[in-house]
Amino acid sequence: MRKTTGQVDTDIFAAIAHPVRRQILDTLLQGDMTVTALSAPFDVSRSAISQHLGILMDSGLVSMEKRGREHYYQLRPDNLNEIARWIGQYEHFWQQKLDALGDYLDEMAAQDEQEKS
Amino acid sequence: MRKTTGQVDTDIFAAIAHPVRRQILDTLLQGDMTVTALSAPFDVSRSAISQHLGILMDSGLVSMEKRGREHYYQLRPDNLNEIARWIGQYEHFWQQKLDALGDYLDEMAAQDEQEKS
DNA sequence: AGTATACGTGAGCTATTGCTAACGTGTCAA
DNA sequence: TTGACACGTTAGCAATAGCTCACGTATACT
Repeated sequence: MRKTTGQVDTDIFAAIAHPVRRQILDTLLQGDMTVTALSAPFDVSRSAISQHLGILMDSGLVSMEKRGREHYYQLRPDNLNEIARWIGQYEHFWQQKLDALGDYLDEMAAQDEQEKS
Repeated sequence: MRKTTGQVDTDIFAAIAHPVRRQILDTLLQGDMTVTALSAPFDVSRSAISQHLGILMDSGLVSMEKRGREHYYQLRPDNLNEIARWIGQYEHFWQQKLDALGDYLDEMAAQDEQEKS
């Protein structure tokens, strides 16, 4: 069942796990696009792309707007913040490691200095 | 087959797609840990955790060091930069949207000002 | 009206994923 | 040495993912 509320009901990490879905998102960076236009670069059927778009809709990463008989898909990247925040933890961790390395190197330099005297 | 070189041979996006694997990484933020210690909070078998750790190894997100009969797994988060860079595109896109909105609002304000005179 | 286009959806199939259970190997302890 | 422990690996199974094909529906064109 597809969502009727504004709520996201599929895991956003799983949504970006598939390379085709990531490439769809990358393409949408250039602007809104229809399904057939999006399907063109891929060697899978338009139906498959449509299903991928359904998953991206469920995860809230894209939205759709009907314009005549064409469905224009639009990037809605604010939900990627969840991933950015998750990764942020690790950048913090990485920074701590660098700081520790820096302290270590400083300490070694201080020891070298002391040995010289 | 598992890697023998330092090369990453599995998709890092797929590696972090599974909630259990993300929780393993989150746990490793607190420091190196053995397999049984990592398995404790989960309701799946130690074997399953071991297989998840294998995938995380393949993606280069963790490394392992044998200490006696215990295998200590260690966080190796530098590969997450690939994802951070990918997301960075969208933050840029989002910023552009905000700038455009700002310009639009400025324009509307200018029109208001003109109408008053 | 009839036809073509743009699209979603469902059935059905295959490949992959995630898991448990059972085993084998190396390490510590008595 | 014998047993317990920590772990990896494999087979085998169920569940899911991803795909194509066929269909139905809504819009546009003539």
